[in-house]
Parts: sequence; structure tokens; C-alpha cells
Amino acid sequence: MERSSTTPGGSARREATRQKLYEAAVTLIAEQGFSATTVDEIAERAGVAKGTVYYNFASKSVLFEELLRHGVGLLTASLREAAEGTEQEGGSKVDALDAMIRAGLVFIDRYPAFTQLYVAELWRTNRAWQSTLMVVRQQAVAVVEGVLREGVAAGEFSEEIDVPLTAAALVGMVLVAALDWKSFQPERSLDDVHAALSRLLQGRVSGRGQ
Amino acid sequence: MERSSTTPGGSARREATRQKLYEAAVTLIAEQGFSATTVDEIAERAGVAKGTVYYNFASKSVLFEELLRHGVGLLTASLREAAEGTEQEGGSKVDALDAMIRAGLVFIDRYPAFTQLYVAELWRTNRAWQSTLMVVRQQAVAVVEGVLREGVAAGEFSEEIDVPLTAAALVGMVLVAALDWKSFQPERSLDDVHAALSRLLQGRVSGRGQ
DNA sequence: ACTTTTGCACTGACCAGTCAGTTCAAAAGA
DNA sequence: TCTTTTGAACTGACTGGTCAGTGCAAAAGT
Repeated sequence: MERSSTTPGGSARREATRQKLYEAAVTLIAEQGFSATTVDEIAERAGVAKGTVYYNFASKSVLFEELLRHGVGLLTASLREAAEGTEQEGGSKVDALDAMIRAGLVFIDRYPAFTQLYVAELWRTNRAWQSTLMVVRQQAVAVVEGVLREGVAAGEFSEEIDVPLTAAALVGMVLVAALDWKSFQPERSLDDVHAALSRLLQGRVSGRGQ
Repeated sequence: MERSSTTPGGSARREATRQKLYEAAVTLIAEQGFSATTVDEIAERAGVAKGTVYYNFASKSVLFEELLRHGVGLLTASLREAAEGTEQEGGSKVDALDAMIRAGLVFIDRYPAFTQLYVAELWRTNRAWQSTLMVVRQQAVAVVEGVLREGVAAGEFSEEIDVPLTAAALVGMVLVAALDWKSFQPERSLDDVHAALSRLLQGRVSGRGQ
């Protein structure tokens, strides 16, 4: 009974139930927002009884917080993997950033609802899960900041760049472009979007020609 | 039945009350979200009775929609003004973009709550005010797209850039960087942030030295 | 001048409905 | 057997929206 809810020590059955609840909650909350989403709705969409929700999570807020941790865990793992991929084949740091942009797009492509919900909640204040959100944000941005710092150290990037702010700007670039892509031009290919953002990243916007 | 001369379409008193309600609602909704904010709270913060809210607006949603229109009106006016400013002194299109970035930062600096709320709601689906939000988004992005197109036409930008996507990415860059600035490093100056974003815009990130 | 009327703007108690969270006996796995 | 899920009933707090009534300043009436 004491089984910690985050650790994968729970039974496979319980874990499967949790997964279903995550998936139900993430879409509903992305569409309607946290407050407008009822626990009854989540249970219904997940195909379980309301009691099951409270058997698996202490409260609606706790369910949401664990959902956040779960999702950002996936994202950071994906970003890190992308950066390390270019590392091992001796790519430059711009290549690493580019690979992370692609990883970000792939993530958003796969989990659009989570991304929506994350953006919608990130800059709110006075909320119960504010601290969770801060931790989780820092984990994600830190990966980008890390690559920027390495780039500066290696002399590939200007020493004058503002690492935290540039990281935030890059994340914002990908985030907003991707959400717009999904919302307003969902038929475009990921490669297409990636190419456009690459161009922007590498400053190939001004100046004519390719 | 005398028509008040100060404000066409409503008495000055009424207009003042509406303004108070906008201000109260924008901060509360930015902090807590639409659903989590109660009409009682809005009324209390505005210093009016609950009935007054419903005297001035048909419903909670309508209040919110009019608030969105009001705010985005201010933003687009500001962006257009910035772009036209560089136009008249014969600046390049990059200068226009740069001026708009600054205008965006100034706006976010002055109305941080509105920006938060806008970002939080923009990509939601299945909401009553979805159509309002779309219109309002298009108004804002169109200003940036316009400058990009003019830049392409003038040969200043590559013909291969993807105008809508690049516009979205630029907006996202400013938006996220600014929200992070306000949330996590509020002591920094606007000039500082502007400089960092300018550098990114002009591709002066890679390559060493300034 | 000065009294009465009009109607806009506002008030706040009130209502009907909703929702998170609880409880628990019984059923279904494993 | 022990864990997990079910499902329905219940509670108590809260919320969007309503409405009969108040205050007041300008217009109308005398």
C-alpha cells in the first residue's frame, strides 16, 4: 500500500492503469485546462472507475504533477540523446543545437497535448504545482544551456551571447513554431518545418541566395 | 436621455468600470487561468459588486473575449507603429524586425499579465472563445509576416524563407524569452534583453567575437 | 427656483447546479 | 490470499448567473 507512486516498483497492472490515466488527463487538460477538467471526465476517458483514480493518485493535483514529471522526463531524455548523438560523430555545437531542434519537433509531433498543457501552465504563478513546474522547466532548458556553454567554451559561439536568455529564446522559437504548425498547418512535414527553423538558427534569413 | 460626450457608446462612468474590470480580470486569469478565476474574485479586486460585472458583460466568457480584443489591439498598434517608424527613416527590414522585437518587449514589460494569459490560451482547442483567439492571433502575426514579405520582395531576405513559419518562430522567440525574463530575471534591463535577441536575429551567435 | 420623474449604473443576497473528494461493500485479477 | 478495481451514493464547499431593490444626477414639469 505504501508503494511510492512514481517508482516503477508497482505491479504491471497498476502501471498500465496509471498510463491510461495519464493519457486521458493530458488530452483533456490540454483542451480545457486543469480547472475545467473534472476527475469524472478523466476516469471516463481512461475507461476506469472514479475510485480507481483516487486509488492511484492522492488527488487531482498530484495526478497532474506526476504527469508533468513523466512528460518532461521523456523530453529531456530525448534532447540529451539528440545532443549526444552529434557529439559522438564529432559534429559541431550548431549541429547539436540543430539536432535538438529536430528532437523537440519530434517530441511535439508525438505529444502535442503535453506540449500545449506545458506551455499553458509554465508561466502561471500562485499555483500549487508551481515548484514542480520550475524544477521540470530547469531540467529541460539546462540541456540547451549546456550545449550553448560548451559551444562558447569551444570558441564556436560568441562569448557575448547570453546563455540563459538565448536558450529560452531558442526553446520559444521551436515551441511556438511547432504549435503553430500543428494548429494551423498540420499537413506540413516535419522536415519542412525543421528546415525553416534551421535556416533561422544559422542566420541564413537575411542575405539572399540559399 | 442625454448622450455623454466623453465616450461614445457608453458613459464615462461605465467605461471606467469596464477598465477596472479588465485590469482585475487580466491579472487574476493570468495567475490562475480562466476556469480557476471566479467572477466574485474579479468583482472584489475591481472594487465593484458582482452584479456590476454582469451589468457590463453578458457573461464571464464575454468579459474575457473583450479583454482579449482590447489587449491585442494595443499590441498590434504598437508593432505597426514600430515598423513604420523605421520605414520613414529609410531603415532596412532587419531594422524593422528589430524595432518590432523591441516593441514586443516593451509591450510585455508593460502588460506581462496579458501576455501570460494570451500564451496560455492561444493553443487550446474546444473553447468558446477559440474563434476570437484565432482572429486576434492573425492580426498580430500578420504584422510580422508583412515585414518579412516586404523584405523578401526587396531582396533583403532569402526567397527561400518560410514566411508564416518564420514569423511564428520570431514571435515565439520574443514571447518565451520575455516571459522568462519577467519570471526568472526581472531585474535585467530591457536593453539587455533586446541586445541578446538582436544578436540571435542577426545570426551573430555562431562565429566568435561580436 | 425647486420639486418630481426618469432611468442608468450598481448592489449583494440568493439559487440551482457542479465538482473534488470520501466511503465502502463487493467483484475481479494474479 | 492479497492486491487492485469497481461503481454508486454521499457530502460539503463553491460558482456562475439572477433579480428585486438602491442611489443619484440629469431632464422634465410647474
